[in-house]
Amino acid sequence: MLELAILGLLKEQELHGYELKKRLVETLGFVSGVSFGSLYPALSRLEAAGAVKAVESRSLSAVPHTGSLGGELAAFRARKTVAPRGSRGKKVYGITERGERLFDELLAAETQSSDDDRVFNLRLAFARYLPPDARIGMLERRRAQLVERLIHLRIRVQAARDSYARSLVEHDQEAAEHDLSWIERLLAAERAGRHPEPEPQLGSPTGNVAERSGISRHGPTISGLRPSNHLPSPEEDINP
Amino acid sequence: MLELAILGLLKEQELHGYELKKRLVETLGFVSGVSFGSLYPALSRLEAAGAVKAVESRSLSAVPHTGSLGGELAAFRARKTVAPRGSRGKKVYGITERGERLFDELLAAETQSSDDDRVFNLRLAFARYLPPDARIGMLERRRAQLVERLIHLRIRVQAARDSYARSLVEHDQEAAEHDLSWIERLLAAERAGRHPEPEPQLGSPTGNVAERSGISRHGPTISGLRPSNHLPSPEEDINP
DNA sequence: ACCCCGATATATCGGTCCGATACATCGATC
DNA sequence: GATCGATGTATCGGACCGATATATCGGGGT
Repeated sequence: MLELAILGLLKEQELHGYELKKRLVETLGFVSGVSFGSLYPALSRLEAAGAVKAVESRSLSAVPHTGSLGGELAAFRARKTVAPRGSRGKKVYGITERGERLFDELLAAETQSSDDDRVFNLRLAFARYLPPDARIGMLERRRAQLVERLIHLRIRVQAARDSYARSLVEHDQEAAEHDLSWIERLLAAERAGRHPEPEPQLGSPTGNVAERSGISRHGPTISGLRPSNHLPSPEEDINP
Repeated sequence: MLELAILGLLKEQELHGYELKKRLVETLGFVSGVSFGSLYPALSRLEAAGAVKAVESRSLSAVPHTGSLGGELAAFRARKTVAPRGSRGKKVYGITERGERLFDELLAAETQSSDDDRVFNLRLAFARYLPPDARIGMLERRRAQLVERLIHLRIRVQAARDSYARSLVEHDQEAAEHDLSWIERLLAAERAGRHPEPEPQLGSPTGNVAERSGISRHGPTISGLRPSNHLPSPEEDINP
């Protein structure tokens, strides 16, 4: 799970551990940050597997996070301590060809894990790397998952003893219904061929888009499995 | 986390492992079930700490001799494997006085953990065991947490690259706003003294209550920290 | 000049939880 | 009467987390 996230970030640009952690929080959904106790071991695993490789680098100058490289020229400055620990200079990691393949593999895998929500969010964040049919498959799997959850919640609501438990289950139901209608909107958009290209859209150089990505409020379809499709309204502009 | 859930369930009735797992899914929120690989070790930990104690039981008929063995009669039947494993009879666990104290301690603790959502849901499910002021404290802590999450999401929406990431962040925002308004409804109810008693309400013997526990839809308040209270509208029926 | 502090940065340790697996009994169904 | 699925207890390796140790850097205060 962490591997997928790391590889996805390194796909776009070379990064060192500390920065990686920040991106995991900022650009991917990882609430409450990822622990170093899982990040560094994950990097070690990936390095051992040949999916990423490290390039010694210097802290100052270099890489103001444009695209591409920036590792080489920094290496000649860093001699300081011999080798093992500490020394100086951050370890900047880059993805390898092997890593790219591993990424595709992990992204396309149909896992049925415990924290499915996290994994789905992560996969969706990288959906641009998937072929359209795989995207639809992923969304349909998620949809089935949510339908199953709603069925489960229907049972749970029966067993709710006090009003706290009742309120909790009801809120979970509403959340699941909201999730479901969102997924169905995404599915409808996907099937209509309305999906973005990997690269930012041509026409606006900055590419900042503030419209609420095409779809608006809903009406939760609670009944079993009725694919509700809504027409998206063309976007309104929000950005000042 | 699991300890709290286990103790909370054992507080109401003695249970064995397998049944405990089912209850964790059915009555508490644990989606995708708890693994035995965490349940049994957790029970062992609790037993070692003296928080629960096991009573050997027989599935059919009754216990011949309460404590101790039961391995004897099984041993002559099942020469097969040597000894230690298997035997017969489920281990039924009950909570001890020490366990009750541990439960109160875990329930009242103000942890700031990774999976806060899970923990909060769990605590809310046991809120009836908390004194009113502790309940309000718990809800306020949760509220602050969600406000912080919304601020974070405000930043994340800026960094959203493609329309998938954008849709994801927007959906997370809506979910967080929905959560927040729910918490605020709970807080308002709590402060108004409108909270349930541990025992089911007198008046209806079966105690089934179909009303949606008093509060309904919302209007998400996005602005920083404005305590919004809304009047509930009576609700629609969903069950066919 | 000095020092201390917070941010940056890498790494490890113990513990919790998960997924897979193994083993064993029981009640049905065929 | 044999197989199959549900019930039931248990362990192992691996992933992740929280706390902690260590070190460097830039800046602010005195």
